Amino acid sequence: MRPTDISRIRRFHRTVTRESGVLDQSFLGRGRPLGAARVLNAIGRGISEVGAIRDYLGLDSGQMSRLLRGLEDEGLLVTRPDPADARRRVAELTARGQTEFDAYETLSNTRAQRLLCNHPNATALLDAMDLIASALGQHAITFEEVDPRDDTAVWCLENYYGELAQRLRTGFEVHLSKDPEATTMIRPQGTFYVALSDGLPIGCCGLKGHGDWGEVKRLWVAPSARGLKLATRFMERIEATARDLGHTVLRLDTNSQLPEAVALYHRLGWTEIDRFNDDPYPDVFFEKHL
Amino acid sequence: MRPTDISRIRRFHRTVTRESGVLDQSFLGRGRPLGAARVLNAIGRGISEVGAIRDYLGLDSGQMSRLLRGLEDEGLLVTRPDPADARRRVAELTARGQTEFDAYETLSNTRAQRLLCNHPNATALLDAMDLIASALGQHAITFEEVDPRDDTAVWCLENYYGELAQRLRTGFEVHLSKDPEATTMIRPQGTFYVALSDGLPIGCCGLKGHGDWGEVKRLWVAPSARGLKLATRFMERIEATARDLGHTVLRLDTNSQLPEAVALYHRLGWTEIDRFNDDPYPDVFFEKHL
DNA sequence: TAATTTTCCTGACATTGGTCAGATAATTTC
DNA sequence: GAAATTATCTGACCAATGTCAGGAAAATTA
Repeated sequence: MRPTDISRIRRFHRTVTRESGVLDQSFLGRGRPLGAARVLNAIGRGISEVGAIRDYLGLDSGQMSRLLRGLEDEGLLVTRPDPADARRRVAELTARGQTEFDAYETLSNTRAQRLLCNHPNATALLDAMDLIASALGQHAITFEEVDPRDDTAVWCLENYYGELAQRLRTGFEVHLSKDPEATTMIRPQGTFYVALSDGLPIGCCGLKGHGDWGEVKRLWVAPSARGLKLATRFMERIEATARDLGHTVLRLDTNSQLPEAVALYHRLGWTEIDRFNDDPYPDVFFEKHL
Repeated sequence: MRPTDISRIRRFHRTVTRESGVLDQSFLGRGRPLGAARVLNAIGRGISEVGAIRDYLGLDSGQMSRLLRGLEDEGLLVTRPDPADARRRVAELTARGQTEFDAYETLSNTRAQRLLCNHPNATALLDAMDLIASALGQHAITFEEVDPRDDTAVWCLENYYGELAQRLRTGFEVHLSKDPEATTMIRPQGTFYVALSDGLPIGCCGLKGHGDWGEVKRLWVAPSARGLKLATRFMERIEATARDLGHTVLRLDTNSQLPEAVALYHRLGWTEIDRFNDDPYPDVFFEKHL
C-alpha cells in the first residue's frame, strides 16, 4: 500500500497510543490503579484545588472523591478547606506522597531519557515532538503575565535574540540594541506575556511604558508553534492591556528582513510611520491609535 | 521553568495521550465498549487468527473469547477453525461487520483530515509524525519479501530515485541507469525486501541474480527511519538470502557522493574492487565473499 | 497408541471505572 | 435573613476489564 497523508497520521496515532499504553502499564508497577496514580501526579504537578484536578483529568465528582479518600487513607496527601472559599477543598502531598510522586516522575524521566539516548538525532526528534504537541494542543495554549526577568521569560528572550542574530544580515547583539529596562515591562508601566502550551513556553510579547504612549517589544513565537495565529492573539492581549493602562497610542519597530512581522502589523491595522528612535537594528516603524 | 529535553518529551507524551484519549472516546459514540471496537478494528485491518489478535491487543484469552462472542452475537463476525490447524480459530467480518468497521475508519480518517487541514505546514507535520513513529516503533519494524513491481516496492523505489536525483551532482535518471529487470529480483534469481513500520514502508533493498554471482541493488532507507540500523539489517537479510540461493560472491556499486553508504559497506566487511559495469552513475564498487 | 502440548472456550470472581441521586456545608443573591 | 447556588462527599449500582482455574478438541511427541 502506498502511504497517504491520512495513513501516515493514523500510523503515528497507533504507534503513539501503543507506546503510551506501555507507559501507563509501567505505572501499575507501583501497586496503585491508574486513576489514583493520575490524581497523585496532578497534585504533584501543582494542581491543588479538587475542582481543578477533576477538570484536568475529566473525572466525575464521585470518583474524584473516592480516589482522594483512597490516597488520603494511604497517607499520601491531606485535604483541607480552601481558606478563601471553604466550600472548595485543596489537596496537598504529604512527605510520603511527595516521595511517591517523585518515584513516578523518575519512571517517566527514565523512559524519556532512554528514548533520547536511543535516537541518533535528538535535536530533530525533540523539534518534531514540539511541533506535534503544539499542533495537537493548540486549544490548550495559555497566556501568562510574568516578570520579564522570570526564568520562562528569559528563556523566550534568549531564543528571540538567537533568531534575530540568525535572520538579520547584520547579526544582532542585545547590548547594541535599546534593550528596554525590564522594569518598564511590568505593571503599572507595561507588561510582559508568555504563551505556554502545557507548561512549555512557546512565545512572548512585551509592552513597554513611555509615560503617555506604549511600545510593543519582543514579540516572538517558537518555530514549532508558528501558523497557529499566536502572534495575533499576543497583539490582541497587548492592545487590551494597553487600553487598561490608559495608553491611547502604541508604537513598535521591526525590520524589513522579517517580512512576516511587517505583514502581520499591516494586517492588524497598524500604520507605518517615521523612525521614532535611534536603535541600530529596526528599519520599519509602526503606530496604532487605540 | 526552562524546558529541558526531558520536559519536552514528557509534554509531548501528555499532549498525545490526552489527544488519543479523546479519539478513543469518540469510538464510544457507536455504542460499543472500547475493547470490542478494538477487536473489530484489528480484524478489519487483516489480523484474522484469534491468537494474533490477542497478541496484537495484549488481551487475556478469556477476555478475547468473550469479546469475540459478543461481536458474533451482534452478527458482525463469524469464527471458524483454521483449515491448516483446527485448534486455531480465525475470525472474519460479515457484511454488517465490514460496514461497522468502515464507520470506525471514517471516524478516524475525518479526525486525521481535520488535523491536517488545521495546520499551516502539513508537510512538516507529517514528516515529524513519521520521524516520531519510527523512533517509538523501532521494535515493531517488519521485513517483507515482495515483488519489486508491487505498489509498496514501487513507492520506495520512486523515493530512492528522487533522493539520488537530489544528492548526485549529475542528477539521476532511471532510464540512463542500468535498471535491473524486475524479474531478476524475484526468486529463484534474486529477491526484493521492503521494511514496514506498522504498515508504512520505510526502506527497501534488492538482490539481483547474475547466474553465478549476486548484486545488491536499490538499498534505501526513508529519512525518518535513519539511524535505526535499518541498512545493516537489510544487508544481513540480503546476505542470508544470497547464501540460500547458492551465491558465494556478492557485488554492488555506489557513489562517492553518498559517503554514509560507502562507510556502511566498509564497516560490514566489503572490499573495494574495480569497476565491473558501465553504468554511468556509480564510481565506487564493492565485493564480498560469503 | 498414549501422553503431552497447544489453542481456544467457559465460568467464577475481584477490581476498576463511570454514573446518579441525594446529603451537607459554605457562599452568594435577593 | 431566606432562598438559591456552588463545591464536595456518600452510598448505591452497573458495565467493563482483568485474572484464574479448569475443560474440550486438535495436534504433536514419545
